[in-house]
Amino acid sequence: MAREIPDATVARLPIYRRSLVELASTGAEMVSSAALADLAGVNAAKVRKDLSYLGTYGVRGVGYDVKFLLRQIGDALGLDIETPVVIVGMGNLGQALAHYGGFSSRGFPIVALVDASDAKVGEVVDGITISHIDDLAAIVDEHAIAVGIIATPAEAAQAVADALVAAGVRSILSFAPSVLHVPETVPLRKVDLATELQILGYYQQRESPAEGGNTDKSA
Amino acid sequence: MAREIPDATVARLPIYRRSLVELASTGAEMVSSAALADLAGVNAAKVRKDLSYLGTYGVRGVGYDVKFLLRQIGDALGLDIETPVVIVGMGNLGQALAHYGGFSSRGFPIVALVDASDAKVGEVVDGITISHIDDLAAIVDEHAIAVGIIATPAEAAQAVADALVAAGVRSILSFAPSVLHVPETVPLRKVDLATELQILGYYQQRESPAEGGNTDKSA
DNA sequence: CCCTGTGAAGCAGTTCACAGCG
DNA sequence: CGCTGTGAACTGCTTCACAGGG
Repeated sequence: MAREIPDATVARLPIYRRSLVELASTGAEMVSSAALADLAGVNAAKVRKDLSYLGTYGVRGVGYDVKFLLRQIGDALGLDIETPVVIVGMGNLGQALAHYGGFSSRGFPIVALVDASDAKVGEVVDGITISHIDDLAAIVDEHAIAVGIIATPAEAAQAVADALVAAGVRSILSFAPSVLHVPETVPLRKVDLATELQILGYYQQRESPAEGGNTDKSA
Repeated sequence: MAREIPDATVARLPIYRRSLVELASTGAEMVSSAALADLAGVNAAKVRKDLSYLGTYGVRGVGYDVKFLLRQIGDALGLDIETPVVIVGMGNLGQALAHYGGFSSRGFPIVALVDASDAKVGEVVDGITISHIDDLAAIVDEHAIAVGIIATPAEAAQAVADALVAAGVRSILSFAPSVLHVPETVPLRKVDLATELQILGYYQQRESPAEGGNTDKSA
């Protein structure tokens, strides 16, 4: 199944995908690397190099078939099948994430919500009843959940990560401002909101000449 | 004022800072690169190299003074002064961000909330009354707002970014799933939640042998 | 003649390994 | 003797530039 794709390229595939979805909705059938680069906010050479890791799908002198390319990227990202998600931590952020439609619409339906507080268990958010964290293993099993989102305070995050791994979740997205240790086999990504602002602070302060670092690479 | 710090290092400074705050609260006075590396989840050589960009602050044979280092990192990130923030877009995500305490506590108080919908204007969230986006320039001016957070749908994001720049905001953090164009002088960082999940999808699907890419670099 | 695909050059970031100072 | 600071090697990503196919 295809070859090894560099991390930096993988991180850009979702952006190409988004651009292609947009293009497809305008009725475009073919797209050149230059046009796609423009939409995705990168340069054309990068687009060609990135796409070349997927395979030789372009047509010289013409460009890429939009629909075909969409399918190829979707396959590479494993979007051909739905990936059920559980959110752990139903504070402000967890609730917002539960309401956020962007996940389900992109193949990551939220099928369970979990919290450690008895006060929250039983409450219904966006049509889903909040369960207790102690039942995590059963819930993950029942819904065949593959991804866990951690939206707890920093102190609880490691224990939650351990519980998610033990329950059989295959990858984790954490919003907790802390370093997490998970087995090598479990892909982990972190988003720390306060950190993002602090990074901006650096560039702002020195009347920055360019984009603030590398969100490009990770989103 | 100090020399040029590489992007990758800047992105890690907030993590070192977090680790140092933790250490300080335990009463530790000195810390070695190895110990700090452990807390921050990186290796010791990286810590030393990173800190060397700030200056020669370590003591050979001993380590780094925790409090002093904290101050140096804070200075580099411009955290010596408070940086007022406005959130644009009061949907689920915007509301959650408004409630999230992690910003204010780290020097980025949220001083204004803005939305385009008349239905939302006037509503009070977390003690702040939502204003209309048309008043953005006046609000930014009045509160000396330096950072704008975009939490609108993708379609509105570019217009909002333009308005923020025009209003005099100095840097932008966007949660909208779209490519934004801003002047080179305005640092911009992007966080796209759905993109993060899609990246995980790739690694998960191939029984990944390591962390899913580079959130490390950006958070 | 246009646009892809890709070797090769260039650059940035990481890691190594050790000299040097306390 | 321990731990920092840093040249130097290395690795991986980006950009260039052009050969080659439609």
